[in-house]
Amino acid sequence: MSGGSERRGAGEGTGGQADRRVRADAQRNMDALLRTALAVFATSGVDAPVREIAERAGVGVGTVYRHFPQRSDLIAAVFRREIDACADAASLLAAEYGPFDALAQWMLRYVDFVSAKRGLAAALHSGDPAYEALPAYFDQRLRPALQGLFDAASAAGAIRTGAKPNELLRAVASLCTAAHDVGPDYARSMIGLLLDGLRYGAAGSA
Amino acid sequence: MSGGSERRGAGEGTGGQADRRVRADAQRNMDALLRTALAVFATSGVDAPVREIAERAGVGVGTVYRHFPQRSDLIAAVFRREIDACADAASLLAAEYGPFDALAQWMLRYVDFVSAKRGLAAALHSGDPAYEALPAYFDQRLRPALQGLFDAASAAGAIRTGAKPNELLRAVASLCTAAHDVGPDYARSMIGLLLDGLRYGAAGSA
DNA sequence: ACCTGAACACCGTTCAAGT
DNA sequence: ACCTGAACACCGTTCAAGT
Repeated sequence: MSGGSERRGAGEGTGGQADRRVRADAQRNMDALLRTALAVFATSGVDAPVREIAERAGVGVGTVYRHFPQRSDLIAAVFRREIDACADAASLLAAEYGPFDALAQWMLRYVDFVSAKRGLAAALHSGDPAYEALPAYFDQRLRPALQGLFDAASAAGAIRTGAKPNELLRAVASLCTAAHDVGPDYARSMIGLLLDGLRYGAAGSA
Repeated sequence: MSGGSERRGAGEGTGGQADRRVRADAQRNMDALLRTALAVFATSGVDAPVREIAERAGVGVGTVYRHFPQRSDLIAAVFRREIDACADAASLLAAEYGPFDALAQWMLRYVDFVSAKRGLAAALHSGDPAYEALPAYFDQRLRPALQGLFDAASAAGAIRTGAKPNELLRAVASLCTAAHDVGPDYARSMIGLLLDGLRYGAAGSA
């Protein structure tokens, strides 16, 4: 449910609470680094110099390379974090809103995610091995998230059943990339149509 | 019909045959540069160092930057050249083959073009102004080329009419990008299906 | 006119030295 | 254990000097 894959070595004999593997400052650096990188990538693009990110995060470049041996590893880590945040938003929204609204809100959240990550998406096709596992991770985290919202909404009778989450994710993603050429808000209005189409009472046959 | 837009200054009073604007060695350098760049991009990708291209072409880096103020200008020029070559192939094939076969051959030629230029296609979305005019040029040259083959084929009764060239170009392009993930030859076999669908006698309704 | 290549600025990455 | 930042290698781009 929470963020995800913190590395814990397997096979620990020394049980107990003094099990913290990373020093507090290291953890703090790591967090600052990822947060700063996200912000810098958003403003300057993914080609922003590592030095600039390190400086703004208040760490030395060496620290960046300690955590992320390659530039692309940092980019991939930021991307994973955003996937996590988007997936986690599903349960938060499900707790706050009714079944249909939670679904609708999450779709908008997903649109923001995809739109903001266009630069990264381009990097995905670069062949860099650092990005290899990302598509699978994307699926692994986002599909169940949407599936949960779907199940809740159709159990409540708010939408008709049978919609495939991964198809919808892909469709929205391609709408968003097309939207960049057309104009803003285009994607959002298309999502509105999609949601109306899912809703019970709409004339849906094909 | 031929390659394209060699720059000729407007307004020449000094008529005559001694009108050559570029020195012979400059022209030779230019050609070598574009040919070499094409080859280097194909093997090492579009991120290949300018120095390497200059060296292999037998010119100084300064010469590269004289012709192409930015790295991206060189890439764009290579791309334009390939568009020209692909467009020009249409009339060549039309002269050599019958109407339907010329169309079929050209589609394969176009598949090669799109497949080989995947790296460049990714660069197109980078926002670099050097690439701004390329999509329009793509359309301007390739659409008439395919339209000519279409017209000839449907005049000969070989295909049914009404197919939109630009739609077909886009469809094939997206097939090719998808093909990269699936495997080679996938695009070619899909093109085969498309052509069969165009052919008269096939059961086509939807 | 056009070409060359040393020189400059900048960026990814490493590693000896610190705490 | 983890951090720092000078140092190295490399790449885009410029420009004084050549022909």
